[in-house]
Amino acid sequence: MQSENSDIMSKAEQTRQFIIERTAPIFNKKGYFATSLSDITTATGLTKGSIYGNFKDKDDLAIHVYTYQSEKISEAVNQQIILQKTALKKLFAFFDFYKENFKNIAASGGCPLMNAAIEADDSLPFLTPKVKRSFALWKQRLISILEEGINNGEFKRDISAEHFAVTFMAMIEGGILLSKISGRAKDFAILLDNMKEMVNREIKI
Amino acid sequence: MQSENSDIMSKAEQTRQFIIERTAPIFNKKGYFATSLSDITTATGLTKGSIYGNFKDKDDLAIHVYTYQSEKISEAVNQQIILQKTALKKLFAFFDFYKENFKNIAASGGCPLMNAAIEADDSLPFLTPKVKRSFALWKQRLISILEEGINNGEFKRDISAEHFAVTFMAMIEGGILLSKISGRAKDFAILLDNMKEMVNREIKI
DNA sequence: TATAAAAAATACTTATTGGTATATTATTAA
DNA sequence: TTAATAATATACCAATAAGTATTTTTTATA
Repeated sequence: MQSENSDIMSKAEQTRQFIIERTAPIFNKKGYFATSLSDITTATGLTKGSIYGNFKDKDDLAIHVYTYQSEKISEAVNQQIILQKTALKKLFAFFDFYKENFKNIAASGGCPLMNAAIEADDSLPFLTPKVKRSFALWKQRLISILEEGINNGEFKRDISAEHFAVTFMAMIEGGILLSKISGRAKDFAILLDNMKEMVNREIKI
Repeated sequence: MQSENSDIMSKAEQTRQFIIERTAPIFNKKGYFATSLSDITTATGLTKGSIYGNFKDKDDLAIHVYTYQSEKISEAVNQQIILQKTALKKLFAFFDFYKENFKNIAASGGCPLMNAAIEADDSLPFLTPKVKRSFALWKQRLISILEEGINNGEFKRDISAEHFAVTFMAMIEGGILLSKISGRAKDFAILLDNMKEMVNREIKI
């Protein structure tokens, strides 16, 4: 993230970053399609000329906004996981990240990966590969943790790292979806509890 | 569903139903916002005058399309469940419905409930209550089956019907999401297998 | 600090949007 | 079969969309 190193950023880079950060929540809440250029100028206080001076077109901005959002989450999760020594603790740090950040995520329009996946899939082809990659990276990260746990004897040998990874991802995304639409944080908590139980069942005692 | 009883439908009712059925896949694929009136006239072969003669405005059509889609799924699932005698078989019929219809759902733009939930939540307030209700009804239906199973001794007494219902729903929706973006039907199959395992674990032998 | 270069603002264009008033055609019931 | 009615088509509107050419302002550097 370059936003904190404003010293070494040129004015242009600062403005680019500023536009991305200001429009990210709008894109995430309204969707890429429903977000208009005038939404963008209003949110930034800049004019169309300035926006188009910094980004080729709306699609170009949308790609940068998506990248910014997905990297932001990914880095925040990693930061929590990296602190932990065992695979089990890493997995729980992953769950806890969502537990602590759920309200925030819901308030800023939900999971950007899910939102983009839904919208990109059929009508934003330029975004689809990016979104696909985000999910693939997420899955790989989970698989690595699970395999680490299997190899060093924390988890039972017969579990499938891939199956667990896919299942956890689905439970997280599905949980966010349900919880957002019901307005009950408890729904997401139910999913987190369930995931923890699943992990506990696979631990070697 | 009235579309089969074209005899007892007036011309107007037939046209209304025709418009709804033709535009449903477009709304589901592109989203309500990205679907334009010209998409609608192209898909139906009708003119704007005819569309607006049958629906107050685009929102009104969107509501009817959503209702049509959610009822269609709901009725199709119910039809499978109702054939089964035991709670366990009902639950498996529910899973099997998604197993058999997954390709179809993915091809026609994904789960309409999920799509509408994402888009409605922040920018289509007129749809939100409808979507909320769909999920609430779905949850209640699952809870009823689970409670039936608990009460007649099929399932262990200590399980929470609500927790299972919410978890299954999240797994279904999350599974559809992941599977659609990865392009791998297997991802959804992983979720279904996992759900069946969860149920099997709660059976009284 | 003056000047070249870069960034931002202004003013504009064209296309498309949702929607409507009116004319035309098709349907229905007497 | 015809007259009243309902459904559809035509032709239009104002608003807004994304995007651009040009001018003005700001930034960086020599």
